[in-house]
Amino acid sequence: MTGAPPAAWCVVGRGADGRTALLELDAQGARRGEAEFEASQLVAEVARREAESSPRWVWSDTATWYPRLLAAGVTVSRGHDLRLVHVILRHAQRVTQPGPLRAASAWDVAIAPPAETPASGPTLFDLDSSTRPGGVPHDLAAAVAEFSRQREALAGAEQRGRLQLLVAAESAGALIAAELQAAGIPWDVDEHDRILREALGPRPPAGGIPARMLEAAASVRQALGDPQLSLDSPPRLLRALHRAGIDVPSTSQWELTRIEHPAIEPLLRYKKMSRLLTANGWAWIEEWVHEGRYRPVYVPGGVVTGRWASSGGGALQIPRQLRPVLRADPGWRLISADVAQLEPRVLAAMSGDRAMIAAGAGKDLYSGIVEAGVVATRQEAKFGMLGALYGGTTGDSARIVPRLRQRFPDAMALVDGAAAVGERGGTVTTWLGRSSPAPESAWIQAQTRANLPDAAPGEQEAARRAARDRGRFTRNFVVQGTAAEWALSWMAALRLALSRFPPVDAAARATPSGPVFARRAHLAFFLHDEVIVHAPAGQAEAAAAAIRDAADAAGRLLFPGSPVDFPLDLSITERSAEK
DNA sequence: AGGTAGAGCGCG
DNA sequence: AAAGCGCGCTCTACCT
Repeated sequence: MTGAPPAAWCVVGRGADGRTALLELDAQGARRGEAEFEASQLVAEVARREAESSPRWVWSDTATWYPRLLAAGVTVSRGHDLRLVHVILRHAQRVTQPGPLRAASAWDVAIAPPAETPASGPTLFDLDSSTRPGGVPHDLAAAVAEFSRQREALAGAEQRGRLQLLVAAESAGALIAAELQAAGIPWDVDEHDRILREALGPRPPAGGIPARMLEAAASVRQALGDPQLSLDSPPRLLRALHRAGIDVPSTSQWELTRIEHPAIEPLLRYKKMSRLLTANGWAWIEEWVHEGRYRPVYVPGGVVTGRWASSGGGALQIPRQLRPVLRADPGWRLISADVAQLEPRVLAAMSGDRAMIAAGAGKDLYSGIVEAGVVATRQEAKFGMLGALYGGTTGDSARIVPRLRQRFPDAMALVDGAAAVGERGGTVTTWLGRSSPAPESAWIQAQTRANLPDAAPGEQEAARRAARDRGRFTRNFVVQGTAAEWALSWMAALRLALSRFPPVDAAARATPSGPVFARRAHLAFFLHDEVIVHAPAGQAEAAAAAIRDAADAAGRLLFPGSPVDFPLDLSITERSAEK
């Protein structure tokens, strides 16, 4: 073995006869070693190689392979998720020599299937169950072949360095998502129950309606003079409102709040309570919180822009009202951090717009826009910026965006250009290289038909509207997608830093989380531009510093030499605070 | 009975 | 106040 370079890559897959196989490659992709073993030996084989050389683990699908390792207490430092990378490379415009990669194949899975819970289902690599419905191939041979195609596609890509960063960040995200699920969010069920009782009244018998909701519903029915009315049916509710002389186009909150009528206050109260009960009530607790942890399923790459989605329990929609329910274990702390105005800052960095960079230098970008004399109030700056990023055409946006265009010409040219490309059916690409999907054939046909001489006015108008809709999507895609890349890079750097924190001794372990994450500071929550780290109290300050350092590192990694900074709002608490 | 579309509302 | 982007979830209405 002397002199031989260590394995740089280790591809894992299913072998023959239900066994598991792996193939070690060196940095040039040359084969260095192979092994095949019983599936039950996977954990030991991975742990040994990870300790020896920390290769980059290449596998079909992180959500299929990694939870089993985590459940056994094994983490890996680096990965390459063939499924996620395939999606990126197959659509990337910067991949100019795709070879066979762009042809339809078993790897072309449009939507990430939901992950299995490690605890559920049969044992380790029961072969049938390890193939997730609609999933990708898990055989070693298929993985090796796909990995080879991906390496070739990457080697010939434009802006290859950036695309490689994206591939690494996406794969790190897949590891993080599995680790977040394994760790779970420390969840104070008693506090949750207290908040529910305070808002709704005592818990009713199974399936019953809480007292405060019954009371509000009765007030609404009385005020509308309709004793049988069901408040849960928007069509019926709307008809009842109309009968009572309340002229609203829908039953949505913001329409109702403008109305003066005795039915409105209890109705809004009812809607609020109904939402809390059905989305995050006692049934939710029983389904999703076990042993003091909420373990959501994160879906990396679940959004076309590269943002994560979630599946099960609505992890990314936990109402602010329930934030106090996130509570650190005894002797531990929650370190919460979110980026101030991530998307505008990303836009400033991408475009190199000097005026916008200057406005954001320091702390609050929106205040900076006010101080630069562009608008009068912070609120105007915020709505104007959202209009610029989303393509707002009405109200304050229509008034303010032209001023932003004048003062921040480079930034606005970037998003306006992305919108123009989208409107004519083109593809846009994020900073690191994720490309937007091509328009659907129905969209293209509608545009084509609208251009024919005999097109009906209605067809033309519909086509123009569809074009503008797509323009708003591509306008936002470049910014939202690049912000997602920044956030992945942030988390990847943070994860690496936290993995070097010293484990705490057995007595100080957080309980009752799993065997790996009970021992040291770990990521506990992620929401687009926000992370929460769960750490022993004595390491909380160090964790906070790691979060800040990781944000700086992400900025330097994506935008080397750019003066744009990414300031954080950060707090160290025992209980997460409602904002 | 079972699948889907839309309304409505939570998050960024 | 939303608006203009991206989601997931629950409920009802409506379809096959």
